[in-house]
Amino acid sequence: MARKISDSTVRRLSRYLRRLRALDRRDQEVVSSRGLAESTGTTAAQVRKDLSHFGSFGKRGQGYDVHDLRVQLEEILGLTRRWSVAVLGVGKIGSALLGYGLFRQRGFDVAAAFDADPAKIGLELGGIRIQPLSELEQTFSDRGVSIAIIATPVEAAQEMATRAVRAGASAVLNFAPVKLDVPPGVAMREMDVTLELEGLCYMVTAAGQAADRPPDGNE
Amino acid sequence: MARKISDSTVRRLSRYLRRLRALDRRDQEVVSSRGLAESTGTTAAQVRKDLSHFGSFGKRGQGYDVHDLRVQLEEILGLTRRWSVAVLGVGKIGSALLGYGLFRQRGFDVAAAFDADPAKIGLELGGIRIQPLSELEQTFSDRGVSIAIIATPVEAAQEMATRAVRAGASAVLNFAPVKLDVPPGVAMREMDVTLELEGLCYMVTAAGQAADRPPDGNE
DNA sequence: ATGTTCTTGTGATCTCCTTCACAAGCGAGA
DNA sequence: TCTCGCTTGTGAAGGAGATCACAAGAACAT
Repeated sequence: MARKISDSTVRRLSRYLRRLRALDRRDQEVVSSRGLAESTGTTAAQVRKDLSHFGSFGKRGQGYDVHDLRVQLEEILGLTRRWSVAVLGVGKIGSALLGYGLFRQRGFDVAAAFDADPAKIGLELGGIRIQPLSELEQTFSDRGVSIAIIATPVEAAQEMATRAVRAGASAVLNFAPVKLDVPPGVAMREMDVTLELEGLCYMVTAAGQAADRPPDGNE
Repeated sequence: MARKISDSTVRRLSRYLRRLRALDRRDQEVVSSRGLAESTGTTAAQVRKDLSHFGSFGKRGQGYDVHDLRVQLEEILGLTRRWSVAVLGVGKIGSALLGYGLFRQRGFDVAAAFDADPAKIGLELGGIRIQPLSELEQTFSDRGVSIAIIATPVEAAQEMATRAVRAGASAVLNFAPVKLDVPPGVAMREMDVTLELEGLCYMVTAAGQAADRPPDGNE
């Protein structure tokens, strides 16, 4: 059906879904492309174009059935199955993730957590027992882990990612501030707070400099 | 100098900087556009094009002076000053951020933390005393907070953002899974783990479905 | 000096995403 | 049944960012 869907489209689909879930919970029955657009920060045409890649889900003159579209999007994004997630590295970020209850609710099962520090092994966080790295391969295969979350220090990140993939993970979410290499076919996303903060700094700084220019700014 | 720099360019600049800092620490003196590209996941031409928006920093035939380019990028991104950051909402994510030592090192001072829960007021995390929301305005102005990190539940996020901006914040980093409205001129970025995970799910699912098709897949 | 080799900086091109604009379609009301 | 108002789905146009390709320049060896 869909040839090649761009990353930006996928990101927006996720936002639509997030919004639809909220609307569904509130029992709103119908939403227009404009309504969805406004509450997700895009345009009505964009919403319709995004959805059109996958089929036609609305009623002309009416809009979209909230619950129906929600289910469709969950289907499209591959969220009708549950996903087993493992957290690699239980430092500040790792612990926060283990305690984050919203995952389970959204179809993600935190199936395991690993750390290199012997002092942490055996501790329980958010109902998950921290395991030694030596058990990684076995656990990944036993519990069908398909998503690895890298939350180790920079130095260990690449090795952990490689090992996770070899152990069966088909997706990696990287919190370590390095570029990780994964084999083709393995999905990969990065999250880095510092990167986002720096982006904000640029925007603030650039905006300020623009304002400094003479108001009759030539060109 | 620079007219309008795209978000993707700014993101890449940040990645280049991240890499340059690592190289600088290792006392590598020179790096080529290709070297930078490979370690940040882009192409040599892209690196040169990105930098060319701001000036010409390299030596033909040689490459870029690592330390020099690092300083230039820090200048461009607005990182030569220190930035005061406040964390709004000290739950799982908020606490992790407070404990995250790398901020200070990178020019970000976590100047304050706020929470609505009376039980948390007065506690200290990572050397920061948690304050009641009533002190928000005064503290923002006293400490010159310019970046607000929203780490509250969804329901409180918009109100906190609005209040932070009114109190003087010129940038908002939002961890709550909602779209936030801020006045024009205020910088805004969003981080949502669930969104990234869903993106990964789509990629894995879509890749799988592509593989399911007959290998002689027509068109 | 001169030639060789390497890498930058950048106009031109290309590709992909977004925006536009409108026909098609649905429901309600007369 | 026909008309009117509204919103979708989509081909076409437009724009922005990525890629290409090459001249310009820097060092080094001869």
